[in-house]
Amino acid sequence: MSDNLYSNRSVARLLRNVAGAYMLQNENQFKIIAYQKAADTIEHLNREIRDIWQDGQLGEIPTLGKSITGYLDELFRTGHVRHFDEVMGKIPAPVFELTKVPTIGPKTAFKLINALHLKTSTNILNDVEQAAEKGRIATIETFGEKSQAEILDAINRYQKQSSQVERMILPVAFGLAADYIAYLKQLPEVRRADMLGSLRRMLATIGDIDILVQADNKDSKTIIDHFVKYPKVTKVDNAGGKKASVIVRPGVRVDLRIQNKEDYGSMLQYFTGSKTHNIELRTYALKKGYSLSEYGIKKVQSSNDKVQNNFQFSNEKDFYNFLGLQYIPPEIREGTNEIELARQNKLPQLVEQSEIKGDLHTHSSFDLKSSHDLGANSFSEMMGKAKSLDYEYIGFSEHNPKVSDLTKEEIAEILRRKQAATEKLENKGIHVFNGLEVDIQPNGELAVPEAAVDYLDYIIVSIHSAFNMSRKEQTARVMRALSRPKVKILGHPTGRLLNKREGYELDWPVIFKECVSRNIAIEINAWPSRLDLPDTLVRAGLEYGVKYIIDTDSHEISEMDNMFYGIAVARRGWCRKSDIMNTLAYENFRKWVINK
DNA sequence: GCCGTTTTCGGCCCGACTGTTTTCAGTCG
Repeated sequence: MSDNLYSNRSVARLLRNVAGAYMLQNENQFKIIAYQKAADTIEHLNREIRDIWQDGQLGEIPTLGKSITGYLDELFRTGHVRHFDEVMGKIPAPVFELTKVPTIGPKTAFKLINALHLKTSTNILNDVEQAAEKGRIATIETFGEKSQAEILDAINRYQKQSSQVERMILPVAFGLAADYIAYLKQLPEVRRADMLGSLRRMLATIGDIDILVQADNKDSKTIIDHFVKYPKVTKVDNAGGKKASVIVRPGVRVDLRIQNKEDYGSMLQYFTGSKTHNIELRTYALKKGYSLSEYGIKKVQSSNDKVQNNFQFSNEKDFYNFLGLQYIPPEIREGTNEIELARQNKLPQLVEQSEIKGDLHTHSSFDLKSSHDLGANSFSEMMGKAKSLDYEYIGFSEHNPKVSDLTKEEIAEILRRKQAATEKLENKGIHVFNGLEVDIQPNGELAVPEAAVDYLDYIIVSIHSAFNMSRKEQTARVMRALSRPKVKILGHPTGRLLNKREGYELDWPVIFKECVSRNIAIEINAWPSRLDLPDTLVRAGLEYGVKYIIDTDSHEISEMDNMFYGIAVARRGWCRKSDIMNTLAYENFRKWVINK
């Protein structure tokens, strides 16, 4: 997460501060909303806003009109926006610091700062915290004991959180939510339960967990009572008649909503989001004369906002169809162009896990004296697992032998032995490919001598060192590696580690074109903390005709189940079956791997 | 301040929950 002045997050924050300042000056509320919308858009962009500005494409972003575009131009050119400085200058600066705390908005912050005389505070969180501890907040008009306690709690949570700042990686959040849902389903009153929000859309990282339960209205209280008694709950934040919110170990917020069968589809659609998708969907619906909410669709009567005829939807498919749209899978509800394509009946049929026929990036325990870690299981154990997954083939791709410790002849000999060992494995109910994951050295050479390449069916090339080279150097490095014989897969292409390391930079159009012309597949690596190539780049590559292969990078047989998360990335990247090499049946797949 | 397949003017998504209220404001999603 870059926190520099021009990051999407920082720019979004700046616009939100302007909106807050306007709010306190009683500006036109729609002007305020316009700034908030612009902030939302920028926060959810797939590219850096500054890059878009550099390419002269700011004007193409919806919700950024003439004014805001002009201000951002000034920001990127000079580092300041005089108009923003003026607007925000009328408000005490600590207000903007305090509104970083969730549940404290501009008005609450402003009231607190005025009443406590903290307009010039340089450590506002501390000062407000102390005031709360002394009971001074409860005495302020419109505040009370409860809001005082809530403010104190919110500040504490924020401070704890901002020292961690991490979002959960998808598999962690998914597992946590699945466990919670299993617990909820112990109650017979729970007819059905679904994950919502970014989790249902399968984003690589997740903030909060949202769950929707289907039940009769009369059972809501029973379910909420059960929900808040989940053993991992450390705090109940609120529990109303239809929704509740708790914190579970280790500090994750889980929100529950309950809906009856008749409106379940509407609610599911609404809270799956994304927010951008929903805003665009509502705009689209309004043009057709309909108003959307989590309780269904209403016909808007003429222009005076009189509504009637509430249409209810028990499932999402009917909801979308009612609006004249194809059903839109959750993974692509990101407000790009899915609504327009759904209207034209042109959405792609996204790849599904059942269509996967093999896994080509797996690490067995065969000892190659390798540079990195070995796998934990034997060839036959991994073949057994592959068969249980209904695969037709599996590829073993251990790390290359350690170059610094071995002679070229020794390396060739090790690979010759591995080839001999894997050849014996054919006709055991599953086809085997004999591969290797080879380091791309900083100069672009492969860490395996040419004489040894003959013993391999295919090579995955990956970067495991020197992550900080410039984009130009890194691109040249990868291009060189792609030109080598038997290279069929570019492994975990950005090298990112979620929450730990940003990926290195490559000139993607150049890499995409090269892979297409060389018939090399780009990997979608399903390793939980990689999920690499990222979904937005996956979609970008499709424009160039890139073919992908979804691999698990497993070092242990249970990890082969992570294919599920690789599929999620591919679907978020709009991949069809035909875009994914390892959906090919064995004969065709073999032709692609072996015949370079 | 943004936006346009009824519009370049006149609209702009909608509802739940909480706390401090005696009918509502603030925040969130």
